[in-house]
Amino acid sequence: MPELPEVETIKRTLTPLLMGKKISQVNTIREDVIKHPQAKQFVQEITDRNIVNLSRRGKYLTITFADGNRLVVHLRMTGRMLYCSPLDEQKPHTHVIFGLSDGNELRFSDVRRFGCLWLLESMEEDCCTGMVKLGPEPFDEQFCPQYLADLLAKKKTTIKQALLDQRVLAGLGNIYTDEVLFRAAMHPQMICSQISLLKVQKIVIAVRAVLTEAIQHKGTTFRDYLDGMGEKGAHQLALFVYQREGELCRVCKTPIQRIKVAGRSTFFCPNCQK
DNA sequence: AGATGCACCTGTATGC
DNA sequence: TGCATACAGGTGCATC
Repeated sequence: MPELPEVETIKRTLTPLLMGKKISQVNTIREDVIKHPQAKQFVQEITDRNIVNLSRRGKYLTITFADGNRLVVHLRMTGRMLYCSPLDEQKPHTHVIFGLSDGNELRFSDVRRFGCLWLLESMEEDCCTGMVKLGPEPFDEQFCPQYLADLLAKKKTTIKQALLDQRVLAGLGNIYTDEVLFRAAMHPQMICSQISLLKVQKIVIAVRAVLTEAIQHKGTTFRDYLDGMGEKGAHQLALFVYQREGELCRVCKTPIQRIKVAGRSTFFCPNCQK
């Protein structure tokens, strides 16, 4: 579920609610979602720490404490980070509850349990989260046509696969990759090394445009995604291709097709995307 | 090094 | 209705 716009929205909704608050206690209902360190030490290191910052890198959410330690969260497909009252019903699949100094709670839940948490101590090198392997952020200057063109020139995979690769670019998942390729008017099975510089420029522009709009709409709620306050996103109403098989292209009225690319469902307009 | 397939989980939709 | 199967927004690992 959560790709860059969703994680960004969670960060934005949680930031005013968590900044300056202290974690007063941690209840690990399911310890196996904690990947590092061991659950007991995880709880010990977080309890009584003050939250000083929230940030996002790709699809990772990081909560930084005053002592420099960082809680890193990846929500994978169905994970949620919800700010709740202790009186709120504890939904099934709630795995970790962080008690806050304001009397409320931050709850990590995840139906499929692919999502996970790490705690990195202030001086500890990040060798376990996978964040170090991420490519540039889409809105960084580093993500420019020349960077992408050089990288794609060496690849023989499809463009869809390349854009899904977090080492190429951080933050795109299956929904936004399809939306980006529609906006760039490119067929998802186009081979990377055959893409012109002009087309690469279109991709860079499309990535930023699609993500900007999706963030403005507070993400896409197709099924499970909710922001930090439990609210759905609205971008599902603005999608051009994703999940629209058989429906008419918003631009040319051709029926949207669905194919498999790199093992993933892929939606595109056969007329607009050549 | 890079590509491919599968594993990790549970819920839901579909078809027989 | 009941059951089997396919599929779902993501990543990491073994294998070639």
